[in-house]
Amino acid sequence: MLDPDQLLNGLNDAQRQAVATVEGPVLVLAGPGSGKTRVLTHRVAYLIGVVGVPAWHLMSVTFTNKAAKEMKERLGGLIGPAALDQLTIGTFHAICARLLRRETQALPFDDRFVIFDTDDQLRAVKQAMVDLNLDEKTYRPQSVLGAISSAKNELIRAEDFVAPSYWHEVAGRIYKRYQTVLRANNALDFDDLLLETALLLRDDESVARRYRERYGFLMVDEFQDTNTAQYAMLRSLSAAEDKDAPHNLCAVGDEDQSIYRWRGADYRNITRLRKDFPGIKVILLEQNYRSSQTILDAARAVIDVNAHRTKKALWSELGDGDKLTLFEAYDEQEEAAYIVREIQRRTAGGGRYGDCAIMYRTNAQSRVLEDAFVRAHIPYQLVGGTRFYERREVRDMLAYLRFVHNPRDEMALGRIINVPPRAIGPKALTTLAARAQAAGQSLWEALCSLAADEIPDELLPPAAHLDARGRGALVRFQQLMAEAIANRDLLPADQLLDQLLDLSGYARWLKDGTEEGQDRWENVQELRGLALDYHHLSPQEGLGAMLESVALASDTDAMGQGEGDRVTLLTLHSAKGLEYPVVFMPGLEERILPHSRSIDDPESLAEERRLFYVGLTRAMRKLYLMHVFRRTLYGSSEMAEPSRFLRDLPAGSLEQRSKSGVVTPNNRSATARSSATTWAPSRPPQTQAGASAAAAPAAASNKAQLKAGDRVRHSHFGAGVVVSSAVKDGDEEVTVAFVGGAGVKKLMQRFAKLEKV
DNA sequence: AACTAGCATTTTTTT
DNA sequence: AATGCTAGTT
Repeated sequence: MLDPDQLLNGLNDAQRQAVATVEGPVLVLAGPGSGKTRVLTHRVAYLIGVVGVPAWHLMSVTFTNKAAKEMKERLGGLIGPAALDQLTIGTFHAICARLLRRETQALPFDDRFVIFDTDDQLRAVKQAMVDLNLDEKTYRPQSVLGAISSAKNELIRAEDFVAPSYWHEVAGRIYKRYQTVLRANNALDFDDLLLETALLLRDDESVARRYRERYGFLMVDEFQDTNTAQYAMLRSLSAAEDKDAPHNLCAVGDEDQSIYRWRGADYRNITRLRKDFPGIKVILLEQNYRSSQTILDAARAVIDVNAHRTKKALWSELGDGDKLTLFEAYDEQEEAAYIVREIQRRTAGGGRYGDCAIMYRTNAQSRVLEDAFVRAHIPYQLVGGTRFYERREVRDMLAYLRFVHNPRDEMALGRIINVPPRAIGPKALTTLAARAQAAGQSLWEALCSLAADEIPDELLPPAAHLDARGRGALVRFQQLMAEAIANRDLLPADQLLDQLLDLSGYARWLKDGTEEGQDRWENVQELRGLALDYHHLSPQEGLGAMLESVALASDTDAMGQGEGDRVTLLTLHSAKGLEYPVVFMPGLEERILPHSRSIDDPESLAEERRLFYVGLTRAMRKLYLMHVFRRTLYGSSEMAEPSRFLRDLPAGSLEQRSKSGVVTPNNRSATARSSATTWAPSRPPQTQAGASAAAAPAAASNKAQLKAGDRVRHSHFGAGVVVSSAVKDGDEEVTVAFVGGAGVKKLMQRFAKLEKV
């Protein structure tokens, strides 16, 4: 038993209430940095240690493995390992997968089902479209998959799919066929895990009752990110309809941080929850333990523009702190250079690299930054980007393992049958499919009977006839896989992988002497290292366990915080839940944040605003907001307009910088001062009138002011020599070779502020 | 069947 | 700019 006072000590009133209100439903609206993880862990500890609820009655659901892991770690210290073992903590998908494997007797798949990732899903859609004889141009598999996925998230099965348009009618047909493909492969996709669980709990009262009785206490983190299926599942588990049931559901969330609408999340589930549980106790966590008041005020001003939400008044005891710095750079290189300079300045003054994070909208933005960091010898860590499990070689080897584990997995088969190239092309594949069809076999069975020479060609339709070459290639493949399958219960996963790498010729194929081949080989070895974690299990269980955990894992959690003192580069999406003393947000421009794809839909725009809000509230002490005058996007350089969100920042919280120093209200132009909003570009006054900067004065003298050989100075790059200059559309474009590390740069004289020396 | 050149596309990310 | 896919060539 724990001492309640000790447990609740150090929590504020609202937090304490959230922890100790254990009867009836609770909704905790937790602003950023308000200690929600703390509340969740302490609540679990309170239930177990103070109220005396057996640990196996508790379920705590998260969205990411990382969050689940963090919760386990923090709980370990509070309740001890024994209780921790009995708790159900995990992601929605992991919990659903486990539940479904236990309940397969009433379901159209067996407990060895595999989980299809996005790549497999796409293959399955394509397969379905081939079956239905549909053209991939008119119906893009990606879009069809999107439609299927949204339907599943809305709990709509293929047979219930209602088509509002002809396109959807076709999509509905593909959906049905797609499910057939999935079932034939004994596979579920990510969305199925949720849908099947939600529908099972909704429609099978006896199963639902069993789980309701077991899980008397539910806790959900990031509730604003739930979709309809997840919501339905929680609703069933907490018996919303049953007035006499205790429904001890505790949902923690923040509608202002809902940034996953595009994958089915619906923050209105928060409103729905309040309606479904009329007596729900709503607790607001408004005290922020992370950021300075200045940062919170700025964030609040930005988010308060969004309508239909519970306004929260975030406050902090950490004082006002520094103002936000708004910086306009000429282009993304200069933007990066500014970040480099600021980081160098801060570290020279005793700051740590690890205190700084750069948060951007799109992964593509990281490139320039990485470049600049490498040149400046600043250590950094990139989160996300091309992920480990998405690498071709890793997927290929996983497909080999998956196929060995479950020879019915034809998506895996499709992936590996001709990788490395072994003369099995589309022709041989269709013939094989025809043979399977004719004999009523799976592809693998057809391969086996081909190898055993069981069915003479004469008994099969002509489309299933094989020539000697095709037959030879297919039989060789069958033999190699048969050998691996024979060993699957004898060898642990890592040795099985070694064997496959060797037998399949994949190892030899990779090691082609190129640097890329070496890279890929190392990734395969890393995968092999992962397999070592399953040595304590029998080969059979080990392989299954490894494949499941890989299917449900991502590597953001594996990457961890990274070693050493480094700057972190990450997208705004992956920044959720994290905090850094110093945060840089580059690229605050129209078409980037808000993203061009979101600009004409108010709902998407509101979500972009929330994304900006998430970024702002990651910062503890210092925020740098930056935008450029000209940005290269998709290969072409265009004028960039500052993000509309910048206009909503309160005047008093900002400090503007130009390359030459701080811009105070006094030396700012009159137009900027008199405007209702506080944004004012730091470029020269004559261009402030509008984006039509090409009409600006420098064009007046239609000849270049600098010529080759002139010595110049640039505020960032230092001294240099003009290589060439020309007037283009009224802008003087100067190519300068800088002395030192900066190299040769093309600059617009007027904005780069080159000084002649 | 394997290789290659030209063409279109371009968010965010977890599971 | 870079990537991935299709269609055409070897």
